Amino acid sequence: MQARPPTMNDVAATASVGLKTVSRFVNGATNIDPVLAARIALAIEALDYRHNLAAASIRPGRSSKLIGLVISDLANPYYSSLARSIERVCSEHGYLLMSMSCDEDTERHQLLIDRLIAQRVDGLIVVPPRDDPNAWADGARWRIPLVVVDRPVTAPGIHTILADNAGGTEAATAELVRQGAARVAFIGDSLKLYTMRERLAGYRRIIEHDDLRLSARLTFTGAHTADQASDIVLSLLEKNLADAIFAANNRSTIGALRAFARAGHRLPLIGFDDFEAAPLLNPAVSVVAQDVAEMGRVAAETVLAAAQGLAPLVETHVLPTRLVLRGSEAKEISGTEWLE
Amino acid sequence: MQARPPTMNDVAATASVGLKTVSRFVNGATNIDPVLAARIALAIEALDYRHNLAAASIRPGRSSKLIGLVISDLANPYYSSLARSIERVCSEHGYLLMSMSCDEDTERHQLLIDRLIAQRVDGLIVVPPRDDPNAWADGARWRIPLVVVDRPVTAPGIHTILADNAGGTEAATAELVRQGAARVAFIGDSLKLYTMRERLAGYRRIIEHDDLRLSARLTFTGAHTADQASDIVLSLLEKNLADAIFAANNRSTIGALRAFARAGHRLPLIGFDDFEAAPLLNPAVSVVAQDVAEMGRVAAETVLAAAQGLAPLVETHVLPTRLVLRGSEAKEISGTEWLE
DNA sequence: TTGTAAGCGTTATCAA
DNA sequence: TTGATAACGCTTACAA
Repeated sequence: MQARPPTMNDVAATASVGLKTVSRFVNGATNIDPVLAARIALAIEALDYRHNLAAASIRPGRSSKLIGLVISDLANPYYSSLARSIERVCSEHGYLLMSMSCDEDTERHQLLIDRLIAQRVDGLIVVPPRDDPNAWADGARWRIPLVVVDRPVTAPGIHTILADNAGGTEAATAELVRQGAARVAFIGDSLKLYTMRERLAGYRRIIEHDDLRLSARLTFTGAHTADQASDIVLSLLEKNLADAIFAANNRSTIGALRAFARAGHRLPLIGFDDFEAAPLLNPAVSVVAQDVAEMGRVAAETVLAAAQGLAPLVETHVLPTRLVLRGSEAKEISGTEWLE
Repeated sequence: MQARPPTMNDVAATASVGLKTVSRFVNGATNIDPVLAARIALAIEALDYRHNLAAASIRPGRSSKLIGLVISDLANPYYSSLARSIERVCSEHGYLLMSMSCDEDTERHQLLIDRLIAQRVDGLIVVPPRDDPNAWADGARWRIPLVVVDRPVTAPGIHTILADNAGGTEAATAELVRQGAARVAFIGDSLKLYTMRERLAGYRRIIEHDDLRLSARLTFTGAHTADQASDIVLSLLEKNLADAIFAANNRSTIGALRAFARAGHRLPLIGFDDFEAAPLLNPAVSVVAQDVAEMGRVAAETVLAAAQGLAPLVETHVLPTRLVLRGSEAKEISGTEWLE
C-alpha cells in the first residue's frame, strides 16, 4: 500500500547532484550553488521528500531534540498546565516535548521512562509516582539530564522543582487565624504523600506557634475522597468544633463545600490548589495557588540547559505559592453576589 | 561529560557473543541458548545498555511506533481529554503518542506536522486550525494515515471524526421550547467556525420548524469573548426580548451566567460543551456534552488500524452528543440548593 | 563549492 | 542456534 518513502539518495539522483549537497540543503547550509539548490528544491517537491530525523539522530554528536515528560494524567488540569508550560519552553528552543501519562502506576511509570530513553530523548522531566516515589530513580545511572517536579526523590544529584507547600499552607492558616479563627481544622489526604506532610508542617507552624494546642484534635488526614472530606467537615459543623477549614487539596475543598451546602451554613475556608470553578462559585473560594506555569518553565529550562551541556548546578528549587483570597472566608452565604 | 552510551556491539563484546544474538535477545526472540542469554543479560546490566529505537526504526519494514497529535492547546480541558483518550488507546497497542499544541496558529500547525512526519510517526491525528482549516491538508500527499477530529477538512479521502454539533443543539433548543420558551436566543461566536455553523443549523431546525420566525432577531454570532456574550445577554434581559438562552460555546455560557448575576434574574439556559464548574454552580448548568473520550478512542483506533495496514474505509464518523439537564432552566435563582 | 567513502546502531540474510 | 556481512538513511571527514 504505502510505498517506501523517498530518501536523500532519491533526491540526489533526481536532482543530479551529490548526496552531500542535498544534505547541506536540507540542513540549511548557505554555501550552495543557487542553481543546484533550485534543482534540489524541485526534486524534493516532486518526490515529496521528508527529512528523516530518526536516521539523522543516530550519528554521533547529533541528538533527537526530544524531551520526555512523565506525569500521572494529561487530563488533570494541574498536569496539563505543567505540560503546556514545559512544551512552550521546549518549542522555543527547537525541542519537541513527549508528554506521557502513567496513571500513578509505578510499573507503567517505569515502562514509560524506559521507552523514552530508548527513544533517545535528550532529557527527562518526571513527576515521581505517588506511591513509591523513589524506586524508579534509585539505582539508575542517568546519562541524560533528569528533572523531578512536584515531589522530591531521595536519590542524590537530581534537579528538583517543588512548590512551597509548607509556606503556602502557613500563609493560609495564618490568614484564617488573623480573621479570628481560634480553631482551624486541617482536612487532607494520607501523610504518605510528600505534599501532605509538607502542608501539615506549614499548618503546624502556625497552630503550634499560637500555642492553641489544637492541631492534633483538628487534624484529619483520612480524606481520600471528596465524600470523606465532606463527612469530616459535616461532623465538625454539627459539633461546632472548628472556626475555619483549611482543605489541603482539591478533593477536600470540594468536600468541605458540599458539607457547607448540606449543613446550610459555612465556615471560613481556604483550599490548597486553585481550580477552574473556584472563582465562579458563590462565594468565590479562596485558595493557595501554585504557579504551575513557572514550575514548568524552570523545569524545562533546567533540563534544556543541562541537555545543551550548560550543566547547571544540581539543586532543589522551591517556588513560592500565592494566597488568593476570594471571599469564601465570609461567615455566611451572602446570596447577593454571584459570579463576580 | 556524558560518555557515548553503550551500543549493542559493546554488549556483544562484553558478553562474548555475536551482535545478532544480542539483537535477538533484545527483541525478545525465544530461541536463544540460555547460557548465552544469561551472559547477555549480565552485560546489559553491567553496561546499563539501552535499546536505541531511533536506530532500529530506520531499517525497512520497521516503524517508529509513534503517533502524532496536533491540537490547539494541551491545557484546554477539551483537548487534554481528547489527548488522554487517544494516548490510552495508543498505549494499549504499544504505541506512544506525541501531543503537540499549535495555539491555533496556522504556521506553527504546519511546522508541527512537518516535524512529526520528519520524526517518522506512523500516523497523525489532527484538529485543523480554526482559521484556514484546509490549507495544511490541501495538496499534501499523505504517506501515513491521517485522521481529522472536531472540524472537517475539504480535502477528500481523509478520515474524519466529528461531534453531532447540529443534533446536540437541536435537542437543546427543542428542550428549551418544550419548557415553554417561545423566544430562544442563540449566543455564539463567528460563523467562520465550522462548529458554529453546525450549531446554528441545529438551532434553526427547531426555531424555523416552529415557524416562530424569530431566529434572525435572536441570533447573535459576535460573542468572541465571555464579556461580549455577557453584554448581549444583559441587553436581552433588560429589554425582555428572550425567554431562554442557548449558549453555543463555553465562553458564551460563562458570559450568560455573568449577565444573569448582574441583572439579578435569569432565564432558562443550556450551553454547548460541558465544563468542570457546570455541576458545581447554583443552579447547576445544563449543557450539551460531547463524548470527547469516545471521539479520541475512535480517532486512535482508526489511525492505528490504518497504520497496521488494516486500512479501514475512509469515512466521516459523527458521534452523538448528550443533553445533560442539570437545573439551569429554572426561572429564578433558587438560593437554597448549593453544590448538590 | 562539491562529491566520495566511511560509519552511526540496528536488523536481515544466509552460510555455518 | 549462531555470527559475519550487508544494508538502512543520514552526516561528516577528506579529497577534488
